[in-house]
Amino acid sequence: MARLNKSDFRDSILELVKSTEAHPTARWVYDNLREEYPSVAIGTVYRNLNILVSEGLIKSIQFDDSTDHFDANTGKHYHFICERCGAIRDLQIPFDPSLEHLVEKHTEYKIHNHRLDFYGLCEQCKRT
Amino acid sequence: MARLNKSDFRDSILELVKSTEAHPTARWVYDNLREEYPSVAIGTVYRNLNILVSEGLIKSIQFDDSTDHFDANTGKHYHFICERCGAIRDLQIPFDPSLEHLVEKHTEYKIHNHRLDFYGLCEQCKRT
DNA sequence: GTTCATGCAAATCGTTTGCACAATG
DNA sequence: CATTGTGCAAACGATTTGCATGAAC
Repeated sequence: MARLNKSDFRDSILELVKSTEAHPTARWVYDNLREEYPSVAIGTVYRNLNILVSEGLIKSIQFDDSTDHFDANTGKHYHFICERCGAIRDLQIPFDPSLEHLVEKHTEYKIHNHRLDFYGLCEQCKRT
Repeated sequence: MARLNKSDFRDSILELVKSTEAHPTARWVYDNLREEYPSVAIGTVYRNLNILVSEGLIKSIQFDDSTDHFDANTGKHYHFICERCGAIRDLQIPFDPSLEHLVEKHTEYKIHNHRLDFYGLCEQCKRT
């Protein structure tokens, strides 16, 4: 079996993650990658995803489904999760650092970051 | 071995979770419960924790460590997570429903809830 | 021939579940 | 005797890891 060129392979994974805003899981990447690389092993997908994370090219995010999700949008932003269909969407409302100042005013903590997730129904699901 | 009275056992778990604000894991509950009930199985702890969750007496929360945490504070509140020691603390800053209105103004989503976590260093860890 | 990423399978970790049994009523 | 919660161990799903192999240089 021909060895896969290192950068080709990892680049394909990066392209895949970049191609969607659906915050895919390793399994989704694996399933899609198999169309191009039928012999790929899921362990290899995990390894390369973790390398991309450690290189800062993608981010790993955990939601409430005990499955890692990956996001090529590495900037600070908030998320919406549909409680019915499970869709995870980026939100365009501005990241608000003043929330961190508020916490620092009320506590002794040094705040570096925060995360804000909204739960509800997406356009489709709220109609049914 | 004498059968454990249903409410005694489950109540002990509830008491344990109520006794701390540290957002304990099932394993922590298990380890502490064994002092009083040395023969308890961890599966039983999980079963009872899940029953307490479904009864609305405690909440299950996932953070970034792929382990379920339980919280007897069932009211809406925000969390702080220390990036160094892993401590999870409740925050006293008010829950702000206007954040949900902001999202509804900018999107087509129907928002039911939100979650806000702050990351940084706790009083102890920020000194070292 | 050394390096390095792969496929594969086994291992690991947290959690859930099937089952036989003992206690309750 | 029907019900219910338990201990135990097996099962499970997501992720990681050890190892032999084959490609690249």
